[in-house]
Amino acid sequence: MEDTKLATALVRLAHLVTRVYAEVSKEFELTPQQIQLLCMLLGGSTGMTEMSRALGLEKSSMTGLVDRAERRGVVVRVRDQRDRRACGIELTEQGREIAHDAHRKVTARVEGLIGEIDPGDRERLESVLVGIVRAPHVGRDLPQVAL
Amino acid sequence: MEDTKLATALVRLAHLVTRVYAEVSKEFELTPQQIQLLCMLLGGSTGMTEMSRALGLEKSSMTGLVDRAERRGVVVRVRDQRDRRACGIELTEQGREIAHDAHRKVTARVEGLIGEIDPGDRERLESVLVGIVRAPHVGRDLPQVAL
DNA sequence: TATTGTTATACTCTATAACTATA
DNA sequence: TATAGTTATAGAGTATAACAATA
Repeated sequence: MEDTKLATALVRLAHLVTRVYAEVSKEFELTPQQIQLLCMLLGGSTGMTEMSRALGLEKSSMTGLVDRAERRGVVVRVRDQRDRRACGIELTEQGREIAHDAHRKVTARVEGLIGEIDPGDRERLESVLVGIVRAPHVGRDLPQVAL
Repeated sequence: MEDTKLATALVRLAHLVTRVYAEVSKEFELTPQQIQLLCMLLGGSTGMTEMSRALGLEKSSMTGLVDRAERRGVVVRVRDQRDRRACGIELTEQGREIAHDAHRKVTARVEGLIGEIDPGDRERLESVLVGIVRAPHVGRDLPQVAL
């Protein structure tokens, strides 16, 4: 019988973080997916195909997501002049602001969840978690700044 | 400027866990929400109102969720004889099996993500996470066994 | 032919508002 | 009146399959 307490705690944590993420998104009157999109674009503009790969979605799902984000004025499609099939998705000024604010709010609230811990423990945990998230078999498709 | 690296790592880890959850759900040809519903019911049957509170959904959303789960044969509505407005939601035999299997798979894969880490680190991580998840201001509405 | 992106369609999830039936 | 749950409706997210335009 192997130990699963840590795994269970992580799953619950994931549910919590998801709620935090959802709450913050709602404050901006956007969906969690749209906020994730914006945060990812903080890492630089990309095309539809690359974004769908990074987010683990079908291209057709990206089309709808970007459609709605564009309608809300937080991103724009910019036609690529060299490859006229492609387009780059870029943050509008408002989109960039929201992305930064949302990023700050989410991390601040998650920090609030963590609360007071020993500075030494904090450093250890940090390096352990970063190790997990960065493991090659794990982070392959994870966007840099998708929060 | 406060430190947010730990929070960021936790958020990314949460995204990873969410993906694991989604992958496992797909293997059972159910949605993550349906799997969560089943796992929660492992803690005992309840009515629609209590479930919607526990999952943070509107009652009307629960109706649809339970409708679809019932159609798939993993839960059943059982009319309450004492209060004929109410009904209890119960796992079918198949539903219970899936709930157990999914729970096992998710925790196993999350364990896999964690991989080999120093036993001391593991304990520290565990105690920090359990502290977060159990904090009174946090876990209020979290179901016992919602995984 | 291969790739980029869109359209058409269908299903799931979710919320709000109005409703039914029972307490 | 208050509570348990449903129905009606609308919008968002997602996938699959078929398609258009460009490379």
